[in-house]
Amino acid sequence: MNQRRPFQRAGEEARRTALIEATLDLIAEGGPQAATVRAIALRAGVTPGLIRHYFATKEDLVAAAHETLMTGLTEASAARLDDLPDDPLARLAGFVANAVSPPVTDPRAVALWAASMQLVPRDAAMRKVHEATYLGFRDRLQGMIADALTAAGRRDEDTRALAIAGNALLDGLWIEAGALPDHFQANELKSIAIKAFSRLLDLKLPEV
Amino acid sequence: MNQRRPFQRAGEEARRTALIEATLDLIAEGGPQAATVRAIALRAGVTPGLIRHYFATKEDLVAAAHETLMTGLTEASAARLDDLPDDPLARLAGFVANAVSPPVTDPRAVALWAASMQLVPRDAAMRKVHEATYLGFRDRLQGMIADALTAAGRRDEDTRALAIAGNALLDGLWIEAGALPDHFQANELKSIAIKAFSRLLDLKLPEV
DNA sequence: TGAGTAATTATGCAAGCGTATAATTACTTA
DNA sequence: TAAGTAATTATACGCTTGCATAATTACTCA
Repeated sequence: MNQRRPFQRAGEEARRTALIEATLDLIAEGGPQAATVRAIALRAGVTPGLIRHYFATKEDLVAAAHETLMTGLTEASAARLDDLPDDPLARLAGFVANAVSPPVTDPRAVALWAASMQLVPRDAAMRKVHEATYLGFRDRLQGMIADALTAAGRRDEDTRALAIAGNALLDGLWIEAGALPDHFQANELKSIAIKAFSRLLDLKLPEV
Repeated sequence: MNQRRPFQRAGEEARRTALIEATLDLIAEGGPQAATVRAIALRAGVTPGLIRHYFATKEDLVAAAHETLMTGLTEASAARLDDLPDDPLARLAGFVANAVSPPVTDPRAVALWAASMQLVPRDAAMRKVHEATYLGFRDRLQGMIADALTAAGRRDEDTRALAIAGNALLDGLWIEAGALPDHFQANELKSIAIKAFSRLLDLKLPEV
């Protein structure tokens, strides 16, 4: 007779986060269809039945995973701000360069983002999260743009329009960097982003 | 005995497009997992077996649907371009404006695009289509940028970098227009895109 | 230290999936 | 109008899926 598999008990929180992490890993690697209960359990080092013990349905687990992902992205983006220099121009340049360089550009992150984007049009909760994340990022960018322009003695610029455009530019570059990583040389996107922002704002941003 | 279901023959092209349209509708409404062979056949008014007759695998059908979607979007951006004057600046402005206006900007299209983006990193057929349509759009944009710069007597510009940046800008605006349609006033994105391109190229593009 | 219990594993099931293949039918054409 | 054929339907198979439930085991604490 086969031995019954030995196990150790783990706290509820540890098991929940392990299951959520396994779910995110699998979605990033193989898309939502790869995140089956059996695959998730295997990755998390448990057996499938345990999922039912912590999440009523698989849908609940996926929803919890999305929430974890989004709050994680927001916090990560906020944390990077503290490392940037104080000079407004250099600060903006650093922010722009970060946004299109590893580890921000990352196929895993892009894949997960695409998975959640797909839900945005038909899921109100996802739309709300997306809205908050998008506006949060854009507002930060707008603040830096305003500071940089002010430092250069420029007034009466439409910083909202510039932030929308700048945010779109970074989004587009970030996506293509993740989707077609082989199409761009190392640092090419960073250089393109800095030059594009320089022209967009009519300011000379320093290369980083 | 149940009657065997009566049917009419339709041309190969009609059936293929019907199946592709059904696939796109289902993915847009319920995500990729909603596009099962049975659901697709039902929506297209045929029985599941017929799919096999026109597409070797379901994967082939999905890839064909993706190609139809993306080339359709590119065509829509280029549409009515021929009506515009030959002036390179006006042509570029029209192209840019179209790319961020209905019907190109469309929540359904964005949802479909997000769904396909998930498949791109790991499905060779999807990646090929994505590369081709991405580069097709970008090359078109690059050609127009080059024409506009040449007409303005400008040389030695890095049109590749400008096209990458311009393409990213349009992509980003297009995505947000589809994901958060209520956040932008009518024509706001169009105006932002034109102004951003004017600065990016250091050319005065006419509002359309 | 031993009984109780919650965590975990193990097993099984019904439904849905993609796909292979056979049977039929609408249409073409000679 | 009859024969041939390509289009279409019908059926079935093997897998995988999410989930329910029973069996077992690690841990707790009186």
